[in-house]
Amino acid sequence: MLPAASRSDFNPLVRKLESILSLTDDERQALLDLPMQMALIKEGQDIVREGDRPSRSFAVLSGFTCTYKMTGDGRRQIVKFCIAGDTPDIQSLHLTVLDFSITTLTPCSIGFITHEALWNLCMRHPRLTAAFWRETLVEGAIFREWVLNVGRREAYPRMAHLLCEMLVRLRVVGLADDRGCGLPITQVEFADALGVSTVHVNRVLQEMRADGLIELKGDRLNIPDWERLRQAGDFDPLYLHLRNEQAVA
Amino acid sequence: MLPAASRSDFNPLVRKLESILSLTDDERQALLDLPMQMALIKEGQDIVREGDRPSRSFAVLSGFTCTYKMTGDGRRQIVKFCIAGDTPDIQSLHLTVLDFSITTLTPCSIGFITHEALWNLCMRHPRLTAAFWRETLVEGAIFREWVLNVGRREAYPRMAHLLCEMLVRLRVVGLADDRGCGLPITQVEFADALGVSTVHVNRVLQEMRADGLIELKGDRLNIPDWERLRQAGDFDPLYLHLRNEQAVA
DNA sequence: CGTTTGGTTGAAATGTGTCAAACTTTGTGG
DNA sequence: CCACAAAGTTTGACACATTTCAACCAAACG
Repeated sequence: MLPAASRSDFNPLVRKLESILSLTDDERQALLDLPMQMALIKEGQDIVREGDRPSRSFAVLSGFTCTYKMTGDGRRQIVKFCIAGDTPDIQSLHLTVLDFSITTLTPCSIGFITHEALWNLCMRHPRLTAAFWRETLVEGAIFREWVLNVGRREAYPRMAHLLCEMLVRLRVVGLADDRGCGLPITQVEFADALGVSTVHVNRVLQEMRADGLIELKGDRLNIPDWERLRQAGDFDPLYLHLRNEQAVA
Repeated sequence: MLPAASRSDFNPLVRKLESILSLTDDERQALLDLPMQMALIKEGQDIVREGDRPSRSFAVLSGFTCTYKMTGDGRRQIVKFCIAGDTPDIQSLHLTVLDFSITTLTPCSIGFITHEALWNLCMRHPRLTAAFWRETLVEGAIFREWVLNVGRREAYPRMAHLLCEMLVRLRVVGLADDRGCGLPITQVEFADALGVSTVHVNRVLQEMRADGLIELKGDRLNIPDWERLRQAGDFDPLYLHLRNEQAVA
């Protein structure tokens, strides 16, 4: 038996890629052979910062991180929540300067991979190149949906939509059960992701609780009635570009 | 002399790619040899629609188009303005179902390219694959900035930011002069892009005119004082990932 | 157990939306 | 070239979602 770290079912990166295409043994092995420098990073630490010119990218192996940007006067906008299997700064392979920062929302286990190793991998395995490209395209699709969500939905459905998205994404990587999921996101962070004030997030969450749409306490989100939440959030998972098998909810 | 349509300096697609990497003669020729089906599309026509499964992508050769999404109750959010050289649905090469629609804002000249031809091109020219990938990554960076813009800036700076972005992007493809640029975007379309109401767009534009930040009449935008507009919009072109030579303003 | 972090509350201020009407410009056909 | 229609812009009054501020409370933590 291989050590747990390299067993493909325990490697979130491999798991993620397998969810979008069937890897050959060769490709799977190439992924597992990627030289990864592991790091445990505590909560509230920036992993990379806007303006950085990284020579390596990283995969989130466990924990929650988020990608964010700041306005000139210091307001924060979270543009993505990153979970196990995500490679949120893989774009630095092509774009030298980062236009965003990434920070940890919980203690995280991170695997750094040099751009050199990634280039080699992509050279030898065009299908993996395609898979990584595809990943970045899905990421782009999510950004588009966020523009829609923030631009055209009021706070209540906006929050509902975000919760739907998080549940589905967590389910895909096996981090949700039939009741709900762990969701270590504070109200301040929800506010920064939805483009509203913390106070308003609080009021909206209370309303949603009162309406029986969610049970949210501490790091745990339960969803008693998926269909009603889905409708409240006007949520259609099309934009996540899941493969059919990855049943929604 | 080659016919105008295949002269590289008149082919917006080639021009765009040359702006991000130096093409070899071989690569340039491969691009010019791409079988493109030309079409003239009048204003206000959808080129593709959410849910479509296209077997070809297209390049905008002239005119303005925009990518948009709709909420369930029929509100529109424009997520991108597409100009000459853009290939706004190239993602359909990897993601079978479209999660957005694209419509024309002006009469447009469009060049359709089959996915098959694009695949062949990418197979033979890995650097072009990389260039297209890079393009989609920059697109993603723009979406992120839009999330920030819509989420964390008020209507006035939000509009200023959008105008800055449009001017810079148009300049890169040679569609701006030192006074400003042509900008065939109506107030309704601004509203749908910024996530505000038409009425409010109107008021904000009047304010900006009164402040001497812009001259906007019909399809023409002049910017008397770039630096002030830049500041008003909290605009930093980093996220556009221009090459240094593409001087900003 | 005190301290910190995150959550909750109320009242007042405000940015933005809505509605409905009028106005202006642009394009088109007679 | 005018007349008309269509498209786009402007206006005012009012409604309302959301912000701000400031305080307080609860839970988590060392």
